[in-house]
Amino acid sequence: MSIEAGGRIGLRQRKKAETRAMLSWAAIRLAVERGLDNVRVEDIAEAAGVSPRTFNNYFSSKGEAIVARHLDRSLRVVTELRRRPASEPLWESIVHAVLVQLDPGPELSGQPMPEHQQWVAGIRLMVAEPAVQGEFLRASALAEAGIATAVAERTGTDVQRDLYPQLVAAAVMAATNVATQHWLRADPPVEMRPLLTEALHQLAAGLPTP
Amino acid sequence: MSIEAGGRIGLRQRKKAETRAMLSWAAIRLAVERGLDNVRVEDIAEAAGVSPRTFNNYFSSKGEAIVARHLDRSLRVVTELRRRPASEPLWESIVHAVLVQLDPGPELSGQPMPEHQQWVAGIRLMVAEPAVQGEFLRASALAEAGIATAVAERTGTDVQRDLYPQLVAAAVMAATNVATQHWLRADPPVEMRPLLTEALHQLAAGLPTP
DNA sequence: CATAATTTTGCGTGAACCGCATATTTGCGT
DNA sequence: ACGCAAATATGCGGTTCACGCAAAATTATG
Repeated sequence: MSIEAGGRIGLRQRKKAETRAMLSWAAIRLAVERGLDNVRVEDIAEAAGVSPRTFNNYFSSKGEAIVARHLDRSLRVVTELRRRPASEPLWESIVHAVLVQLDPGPELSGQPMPEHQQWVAGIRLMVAEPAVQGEFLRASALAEAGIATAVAERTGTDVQRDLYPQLVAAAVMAATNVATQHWLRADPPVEMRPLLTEALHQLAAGLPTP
Repeated sequence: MSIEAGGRIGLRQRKKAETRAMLSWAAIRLAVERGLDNVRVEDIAEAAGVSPRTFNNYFSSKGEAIVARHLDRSLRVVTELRRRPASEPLWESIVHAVLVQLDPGPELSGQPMPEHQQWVAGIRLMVAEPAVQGEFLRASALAEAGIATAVAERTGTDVQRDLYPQLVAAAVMAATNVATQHWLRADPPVEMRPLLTEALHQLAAGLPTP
């Protein structure tokens, strides 16, 4: 076991992230297929090949499991924002960071269509089912806090004292959520990217009366 | 029973609203006093003088009960917004509607200090305890939807098709939440009103880099 | 290879949530 | 004022959760 395979650190960490993803994905898939109430924790655990007790070691509720994937994606915005050069105008960095998140993550490059459809159905579930909605919004709030910190570092403001960084973060999440809602509702379907850019620009422009 | 006391319609509706308020208030008070996990549904029901089963007729979870008061207050913003004259500039109406919500509601004009303190502690609880956070954010989302509809009616836009009304609504809630967070955190304490006005103005102005 | 650290698992407990049937209360017409 | 219909409150029972705890299994380290 001395010769390392791939990961710089721990096979442990990797396995943990894997089962976490497995569980979240299983939760989404099953909930989409048969409806949230017809899925027991036991089912999710079984589908992920793990004991029911272990499920609760990773997530403290079904909702948390379902939202986990969304949370991970939302948090990528923060790391992406930190990656942008400090010389770049702030709002430009934000737009970039948010749009990158639209690209399919490294987890989902294989089967394009069927999995993508289920992911969309999953999002729809998250905003529809009351039991999941709360967790969904909590995930957004967590990402928002991260964005606020990043913005504060970047602009030399103070998250504790100044309104500015949190307002920016809140505005970003607001734009994201509004765009998502419209995208889910649109019939015929529309592209997410222009919707999101439009929403961000409108907020940055200060919402002039149309 | 022919001589009516006060309410135009139904004593039934009144009693219902009363027990609802009783339950919510009891839930907040108990949770603040002994911590959320040390409060059973049974305790809340008893404190409100109803059966445990009845609690679940009103709320489907402890969190929902705790947040109910906050929800009612948030929804008042919508009705207040509708009350403003259509001739008034939109953003001005919004600022008014939001600020009115800061005045103590009709439910809380008696004991000023001790109850107010507990209300503050209640809000702090709502944003701190994970189990309540979700419900808290859901309440905000519900109010946000109401605001969006009102804004759409007012500006002749379409909630389904246009981004504008939802963006405005989301911005309003964003400002409210950010202001609330800072207000809760501020030491020494600060006035809520100027904080909120400032947040709303910054968002309306389009978040220029400071 | 042995030992320590971390993770998984099984079991038991208390509580939550809800469907259903029943009792109680309220509104309304006469 | 009285009785009937509708709405609401209650009691009971069943299912599922969520989690603490201790033992087994897995992984890292020297």
